[in-house]
Amino acid sequence: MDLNSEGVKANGRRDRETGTLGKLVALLDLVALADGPMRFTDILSLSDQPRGTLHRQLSHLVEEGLLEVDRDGRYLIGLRLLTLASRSWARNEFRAIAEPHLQRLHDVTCETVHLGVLHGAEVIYLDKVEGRQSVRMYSQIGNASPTYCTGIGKAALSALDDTELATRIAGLEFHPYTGQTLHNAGELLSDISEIRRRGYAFDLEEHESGICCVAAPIRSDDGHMLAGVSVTGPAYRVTPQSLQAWAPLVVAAAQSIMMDMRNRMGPKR
Amino acid sequence: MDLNSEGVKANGRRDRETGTLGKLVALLDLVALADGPMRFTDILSLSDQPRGTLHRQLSHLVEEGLLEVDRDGRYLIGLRLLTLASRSWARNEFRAIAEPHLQRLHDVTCETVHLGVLHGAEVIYLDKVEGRQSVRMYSQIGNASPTYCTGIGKAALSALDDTELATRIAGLEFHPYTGQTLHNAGELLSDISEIRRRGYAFDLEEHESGICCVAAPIRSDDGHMLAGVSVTGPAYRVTPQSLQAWAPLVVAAAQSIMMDMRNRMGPKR
DNA sequence: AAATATTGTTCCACATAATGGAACTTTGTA
DNA sequence: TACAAAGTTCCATTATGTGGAACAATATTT
Repeated sequence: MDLNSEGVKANGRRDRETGTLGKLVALLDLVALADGPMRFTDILSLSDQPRGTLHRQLSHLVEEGLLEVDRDGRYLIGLRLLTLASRSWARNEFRAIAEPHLQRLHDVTCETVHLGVLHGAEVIYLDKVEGRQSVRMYSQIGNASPTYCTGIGKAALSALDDTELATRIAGLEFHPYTGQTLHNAGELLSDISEIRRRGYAFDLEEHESGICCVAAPIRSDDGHMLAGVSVTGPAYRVTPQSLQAWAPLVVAAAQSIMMDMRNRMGPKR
Repeated sequence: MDLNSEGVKANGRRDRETGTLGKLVALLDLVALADGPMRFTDILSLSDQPRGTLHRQLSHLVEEGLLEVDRDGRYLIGLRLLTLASRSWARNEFRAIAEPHLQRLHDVTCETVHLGVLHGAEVIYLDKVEGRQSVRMYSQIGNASPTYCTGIGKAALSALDDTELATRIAGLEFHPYTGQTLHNAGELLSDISEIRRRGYAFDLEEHESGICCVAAPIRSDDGHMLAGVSVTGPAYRVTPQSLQAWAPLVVAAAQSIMMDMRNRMGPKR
């Protein structure tokens, strides 16, 4: 999970030096990011491939199950990916180690608990434990969100040293998801210095209005992996005071996870 | 989701006519199916590629985020797949339509409810609604299981006509997961004829000992998609009698889902 | 209904990217 | 330290992907 080796530009966009594979994955991304099934021509206008080429590429992706074609001939992301991903998830050691801690945190707070890892300039949600009281929140597992507007993202960033922090947030574009979203690197940096001071981060409707959370950072001993835990709830139920009250619990959970990692992943190497 | 076009052999293994992509996906599969992170040499011995070639293929997969390298230099499935898969899942129309029905079925039975689709000779679990009482069952979403030993699988098969049924189960290998697993095509066919008669399927510890379920088939109007719903629970708590009692509810849920599909997906085409 | 435009599919000479053997570097082990 | 095993790089050869154009199948318009 060590990103930012070379080949990753400041804006997070990668150089595609991977020949055929790069082009095909770009297509997968294109279809995955679309709002719905795409027709051949839609894809044609967005990818800048010639018709013949695109046609063959799509056929290959379909043949491998990475894309599917619906009855109207439109393309959508295939279920094969779900199967591959489920194994990735099930075998993820970090997730497995964290799970009981998340569960415990949920038992105490009775609100949704998330686990996410820092991946370039994004947070990828690895797990969640959710209560029955809530209307099932749109599932977050696997979802990638910007660092600057999520509790886990900001918490994870706060655990970086200044130089790495600078490279990570260089070239970030600050999209205003809500009225509370931070606007620029300056605001982010000052929030982060406060997060460092107190040891935990808040997200007060900065990503999704009506949703707030408190999060704490997790870092592996070697510093290669950065992650975070959070407790999230709807603003009408969760006040800044209750977030404040949960903060020590979240920090404690993060620390227990780090301890467990040291014990179970440390010995190797 | 219409499989068994040409290119799929009886044993379920595909011809790889997809050149470079095929080889790379085969590698992904290889790593995904392994029990844990694999070293270069492990992969080398399983794939029959020359060292240089394999090395570049792996590098490309890593660069695209489909694989990752841990701190010991071992390869494992990358998180990028999780992100792609989460979109696939979130945008899946069938899943979205079924969701409220699964929720309702869970509210009545208080046991775990699953939704799965038939994909070749396997069932892929698309969704689940699970109670808080159970120790969190190993997450099934995205998991692919054989048809012949799962309630949903057998239910879905029962909705096929005889000729298609025959081609689907031709060449199946019957692995005895538990003492109750069906042993051969004959046993499967006779179970299926009973399922057709009564309209729902049982899985009495045939896949995992201690776990049983009752399932009903779902088929799209055009017959292109086959799926199923099930209610699952641990054998110590769920008796054959309770499964029997739930059967009408499961069948009703399956029918409501089909009605909803007709209303919401039908009009097109 | 015929004409036209749009969309989707196939083909093949050509260019590009993958191949695989060998040389080389690094890491682990006796 | 010496040796073996694992991992990485290089480059001439060859397989594979490319993209333009011609073709086929649908929509859309007149």
